[in-house]
Amino acid sequence: MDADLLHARLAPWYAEHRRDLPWREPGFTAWGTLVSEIMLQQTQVARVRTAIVEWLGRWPTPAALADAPTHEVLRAWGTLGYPRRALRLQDAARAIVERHDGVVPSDVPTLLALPGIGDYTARAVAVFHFRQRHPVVDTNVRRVVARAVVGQGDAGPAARADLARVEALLPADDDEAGTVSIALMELGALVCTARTPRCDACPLLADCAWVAAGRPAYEGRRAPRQAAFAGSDRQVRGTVLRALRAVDVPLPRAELAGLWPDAGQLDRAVASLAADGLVVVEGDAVRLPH
DNA sequence: TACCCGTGGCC
DNA sequence: TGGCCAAGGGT
Repeated sequence: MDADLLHARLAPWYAEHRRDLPWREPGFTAWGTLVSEIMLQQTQVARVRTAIVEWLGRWPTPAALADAPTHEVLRAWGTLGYPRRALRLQDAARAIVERHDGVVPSDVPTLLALPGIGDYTARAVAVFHFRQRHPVVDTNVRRVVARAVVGQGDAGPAARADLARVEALLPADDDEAGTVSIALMELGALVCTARTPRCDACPLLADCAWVAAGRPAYEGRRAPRQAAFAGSDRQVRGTVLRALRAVDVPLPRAELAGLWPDAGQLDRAVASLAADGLVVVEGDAVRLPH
């Protein structure tokens, strides 16, 4: 697939079908883009689109979040999931204040050095806000490229080689490259979906290697399946944190004991939460960090 | 590399 | 209905 052909196919489609999302509004700040991308890590757009507005209304700058009490940050994160992201987001805010005078950095290596920001998020900020030319590779992009370009029904496990593969598909122009990236993501989210792709509505239908091959089933290596949630340590951690968010006082362990039948597993969960900095053990009680 | 980390919605 | 999936990152 030629980079210019890809842009020619995707740009008009994206212009017509792009969703109106808060982080796509004119004037959305670099900080807002960074916060939204972290919230979007493994969390659906529908849940982030309301949460991001409330969050930025409360903490509109890195300095504001850096100064916030951590227990309030965790409460505001609420049920978005993976609460370590909230901790790292505040750590990133503090790093931005301390290392960069409160200004969100624009270059990828500096963004990558911030806590909680990896290959995807660093480039998303650099491309979507600062309009630089980098490959932005998320699960949508990997799936669309696997189908349209490689001709496979699905992408295998993520690999660092994906970055170079996608980079080769970007037009030379910074702005056009950014459009290709956001359009690939939008196409993967709306049309080239994981379960039931709507190929009849796809702007790449005529050029798609997977369709040309007759849409063969994927036989390659798959990403490892996620462990069952029911009964897992993750469920216990979530249960404990939910209880702590609901009150503004430390909870005695005796009270936590009512939350989970397996006392040993509960203790391990509290210990792992403490190791992550998500809770503080104070004598016989557990609380959110100050 | 494989595994850990929450929560909700989908068919 | 239970497994799959969702704008990943850290270790």
